[in-house]
Amino acid sequence: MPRDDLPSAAEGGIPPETSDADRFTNARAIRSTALFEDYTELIADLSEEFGEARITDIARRLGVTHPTANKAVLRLKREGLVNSRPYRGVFLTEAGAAMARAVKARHRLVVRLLIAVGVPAEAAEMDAEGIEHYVSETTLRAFEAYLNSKG
Amino acid sequence: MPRDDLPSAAEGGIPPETSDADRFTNARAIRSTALFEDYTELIADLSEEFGEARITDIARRLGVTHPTANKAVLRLKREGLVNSRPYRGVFLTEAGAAMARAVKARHRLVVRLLIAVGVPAEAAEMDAEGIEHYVSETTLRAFEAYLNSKG
DNA sequence: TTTGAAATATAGCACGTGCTACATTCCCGT
DNA sequence: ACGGGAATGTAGCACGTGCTATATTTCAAA
Repeated sequence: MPRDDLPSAAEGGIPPETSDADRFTNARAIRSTALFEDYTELIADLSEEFGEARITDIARRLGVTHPTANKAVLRLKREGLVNSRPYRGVFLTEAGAAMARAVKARHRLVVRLLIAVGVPAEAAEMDAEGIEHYVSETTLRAFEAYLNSKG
Repeated sequence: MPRDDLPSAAEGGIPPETSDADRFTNARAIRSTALFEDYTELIADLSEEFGEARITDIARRLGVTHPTANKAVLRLKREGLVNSRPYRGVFLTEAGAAMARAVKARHRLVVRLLIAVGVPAEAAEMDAEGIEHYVSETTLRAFEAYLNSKG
């Protein structure tokens, strides 16, 4: 039983479980950007509706308290996704607007795909809110192709 | 899903954007259980392969350090999903095993669905790792029906 | 039986993401 | 012009989830 330098499990396990770790690491990375995506999309919506995004409105739509929304906006600001001045509204930067556009397009596509395979509209909307963040470019293009092929 | 009426935010409207908040609140709740699901599924796999799940193996497969895995296991224990004694392996309780079975079944179904709509197998595996946690029972049944209808 | 390397546990740091409580600022109605 | 309620900001707590560094325990080879 030749022992390679792969220190696998209790006994002489073998496997290249590197890929497993990669998948989980990928999922964790996405989890940390999901919040940014939700905020930029929402700020874009509010800006379109009211001309600006107020902290209170952001908080209410997300179902969190204002301090939570405020802290998140500070982080968005640090990341260069929004501009804001104290006691004023929040506005997307170019980078933020670009993210919002991509997120919105992806969201719509995911909902359409779910409905196309028979998911009820309400469940599709609900589930898409979480699913969308994890849909890669490759998968997105596959969704597009599938939807196009259905006339 | 058509929006009801316009939330007059800056004004004193009492708009029903409750549904938005509900979706986000739902997504946040799921996010907090996703880690438990990943761990129980992995512990089930390792138990099957080696007869027990060791902290080191859990950590390596998830791509985290041992202390991180150890802390997580303590939380799983507190939630009644696993049993463990210091310096010994980790074992699923009945509740944990049930969760693992459900998670595994759901994972397979999501991957099959993605592949069925044309997503390359590799991307399907990668994306499913994140997507699966957000797929509701309703959507799951729709996936099943869709796959069955394809012969 | 002893011992040293690997496995496991623990301490402590950083930061995210939620909260409540309280301070400050804005702005509308009087 | 100004007073008060709503909006916004800030402080501080809790806990999750990652890390590094350091103890402790286990187990198998010497």
